[in-house]
Amino acid sequence: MATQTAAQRREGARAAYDAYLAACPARELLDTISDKWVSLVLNALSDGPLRYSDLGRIIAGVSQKMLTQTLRGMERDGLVSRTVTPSVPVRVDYALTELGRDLQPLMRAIKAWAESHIEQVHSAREAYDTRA
Amino acid sequence: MATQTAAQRREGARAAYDAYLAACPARELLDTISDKWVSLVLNALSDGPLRYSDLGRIIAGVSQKMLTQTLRGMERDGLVSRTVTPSVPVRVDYALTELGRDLQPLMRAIKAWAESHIEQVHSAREAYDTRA
DNA sequence: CAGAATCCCGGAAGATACTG
DNA sequence: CAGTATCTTCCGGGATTCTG
Repeated sequence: MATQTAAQRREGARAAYDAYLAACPARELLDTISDKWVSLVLNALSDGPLRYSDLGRIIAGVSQKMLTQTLRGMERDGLVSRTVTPSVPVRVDYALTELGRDLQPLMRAIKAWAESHIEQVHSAREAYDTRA
Repeated sequence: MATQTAAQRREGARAAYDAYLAACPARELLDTISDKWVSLVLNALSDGPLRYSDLGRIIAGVSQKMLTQTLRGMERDGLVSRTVTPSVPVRVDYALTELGRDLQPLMRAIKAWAESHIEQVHSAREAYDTRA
């Protein structure tokens, strides 16, 4: 009998690949910026700092949980800064860091590509869906 | 009593926002290229056409289901072409379309940004994790 | 060889309620 | 005001099995 089943071999390959991918910078970046809330926060803060509640209002559909979770993650990655003003009631401001601002040209490039090619994608989809 | 609860209002806002986002080209693009398997297929095909089984071997950890599903989606979006050669057994080749090749410079830009800034992200994380 | 169909599980995200 | 804590639901993705 085989020392390994096909499933076992694939499992091992998958584990190795996952490890490889986790260490891939491009993957890390894509995982970050493709997050719906991350990109929205990035955009909301592009005009200047905002308070927690302002962000919640501007990004209309977000739940408190996701907003907090998103901001924590972005703070951890060094994309935003969090400033607490210990007044009563408390006031917390969020702002883009230099790294966060560095990211903006790339986001604009992505947006530009999307806008200039979206028509091709849409017509390709239509062709695909109507054929057959 | 209020005509709407807070939850109902948020629900409406979320629905409207989702609709808005679904129509956002940048979001569509990000949702596409941030897919793990999409980016791997894009990369695998950059050197030329490959057969289904070759893709499965090169992208070591992928399951048949995900490979097929990914390729179908990319074909629908006009990123790859699918060519069936009705021999026995069947042979199917996948290749990048012009649109798919157009995407490569952007992918390289993302990769470049990631590689030149990943250190900052990692040290930011370390600082965040080690501080209290 | 290149898929299609089916079952199933873990984890992500929302709703709700509570707090310093 | 700015969160935290908990519960629950939903579905993306893997394993498995079958076929033209």
